[in-house]
Amino acid sequence: MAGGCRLVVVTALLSIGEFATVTHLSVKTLRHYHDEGLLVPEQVDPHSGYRYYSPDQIPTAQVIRRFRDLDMPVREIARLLGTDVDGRAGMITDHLARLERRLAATTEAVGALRRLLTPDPPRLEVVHRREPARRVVAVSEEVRRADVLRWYSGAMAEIDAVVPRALRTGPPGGQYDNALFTHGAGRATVFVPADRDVAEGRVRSITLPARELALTVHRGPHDDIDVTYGALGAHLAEHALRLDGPVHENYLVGPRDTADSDAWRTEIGWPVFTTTPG
Amino acid sequence: MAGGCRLVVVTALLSIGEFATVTHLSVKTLRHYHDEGLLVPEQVDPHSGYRYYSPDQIPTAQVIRRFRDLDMPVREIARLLGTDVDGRAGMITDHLARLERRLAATTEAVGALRRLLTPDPPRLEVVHRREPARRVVAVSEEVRRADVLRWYSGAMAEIDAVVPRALRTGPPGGQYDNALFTHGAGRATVFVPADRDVAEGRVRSITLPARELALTVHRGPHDDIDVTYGALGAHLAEHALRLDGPVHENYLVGPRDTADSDAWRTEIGWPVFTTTPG
DNA sequence: GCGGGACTCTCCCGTGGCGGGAGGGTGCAG
DNA sequence: CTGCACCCTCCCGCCACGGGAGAGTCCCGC
Repeated sequence: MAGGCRLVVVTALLSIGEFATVTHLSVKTLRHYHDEGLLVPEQVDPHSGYRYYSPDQIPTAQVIRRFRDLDMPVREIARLLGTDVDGRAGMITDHLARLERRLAATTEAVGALRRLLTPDPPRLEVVHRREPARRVVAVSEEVRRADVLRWYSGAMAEIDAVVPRALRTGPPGGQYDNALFTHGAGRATVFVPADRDVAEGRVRSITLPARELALTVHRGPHDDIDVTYGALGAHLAEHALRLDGPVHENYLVGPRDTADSDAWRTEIGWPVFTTTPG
Repeated sequence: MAGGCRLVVVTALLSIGEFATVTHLSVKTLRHYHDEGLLVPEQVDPHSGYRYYSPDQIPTAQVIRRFRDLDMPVREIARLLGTDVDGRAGMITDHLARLERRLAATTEAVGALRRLLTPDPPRLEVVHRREPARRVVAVSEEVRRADVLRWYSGAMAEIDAVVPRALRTGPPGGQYDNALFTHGAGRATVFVPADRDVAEGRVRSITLPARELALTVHRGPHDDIDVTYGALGAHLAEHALRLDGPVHENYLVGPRDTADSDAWRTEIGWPVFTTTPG
């Protein structure tokens, strides 16, 4: 506290290197944040282009660093800092929710990997069945693969609100365009079978056409469903059957029926070209 | 099970689209994995370039999908699949450990953010002190910023093994090149003060030169240390002091002394140009 | 045998958040 | 004034794909 400094300059500015040193953000990073408008230096020398930061910007830089540590995208942080305090809380909550979802996904992936690497489950049985045309209450939209799970929840909730359980003539189901898998986006349809004419919000009554299906039943959580898909696909390939149209799923036993994911049963039906007359 | 299929072809191959459909990997992804050598189609038509996959490759694709779900890099998966079973377990363990570290880092970041957004801690006190030259036992290397923490553990463990506690003349410390922060890589030195001549492995006795330091003490976990750095930096900027050389840290109370991270004390000293004679 | 539509191919560019490096200007101390 | 550390602006690379253009291929039905 004893004096001894040259001069007390009220608005001493820091060069980019000094600012990098005190904030622990690299020079490259600071220039990037300037380009992105996330952290604009208080002064920029119009002649040399040198950036000069105010000590007052240090706390902002620290907040930015914290959010980047949490993998929040730079543009989102910029929006965050440009929002009033009320909005911020919501954005932070949203981001933490995303992190939680990512964590859950990782945990699931670990479990799925462990199950995959443990001894093989029994071979699946495949049956062929002609599915007749059905009247269903459905939501159908173009979706992206990464969004399917959340989209499903929303759509099914909407259907639930419209069609009471008593009126249903079977378990819920879904149809998924092949393009969803081959191109990462395509049409998805979820439905419950019901003899009812409905048109509310996204919910519509439609008639699913009759199809020839190769069917099997997946047992257990949906994280492993691709294994059954693969086994079914291998079966079809070995029998030289060709796929024809979107895959069908019927949720015979699902999360709404029991919390025990090992008890879940999902019927997977793949339309195949009819190769035998009648 | 009743017949009716056209023909049973023993080695029916799948086009890339069919393979994408049954494995839930996109066509783009499959082509990428082919380019990277991760999943090479069983046959490639030399004329048309069409890729054809065997049903036997479906399980491999599923394993790959699982590892990608866990964010394992493509090249690492390729190495994994090219390694014998013994090596695999180790690689998987390593990767899971990485995931765990990432999770821990996220948890810490959430805590650090929360602390940063809660009411301000009391202003820090900065004192100036002339640090005399010191004889220390040290490890000094060029490191990258992201590796500093792990490098520190290893280096300090090596020092611990060489210098018994009884011989030490003070708490452990470290020096970190400014380039570590400005450029993400630079020289780091960790040491314990001790009057001893040592040269074992990476451990060497060296003499730290005398320096004029602006000092403050950081209280609490190291995740928040950048806040104190920022405050110290702001202090220096406001007093128009210029930085001179690598920053010093002295671990007065650290994780080896108590598990209560709130009790930790880290002295941070920044060399400044001597501005007063004597 | 000939459409035509669905499928597939190979580029090439874009993403996000920087790091590396080239080539050249600036600021400051001795 | 000279040297050197610092700073500038490009531009490219990373990683795991997605998007899209432009061209070739497959196969079914007629």
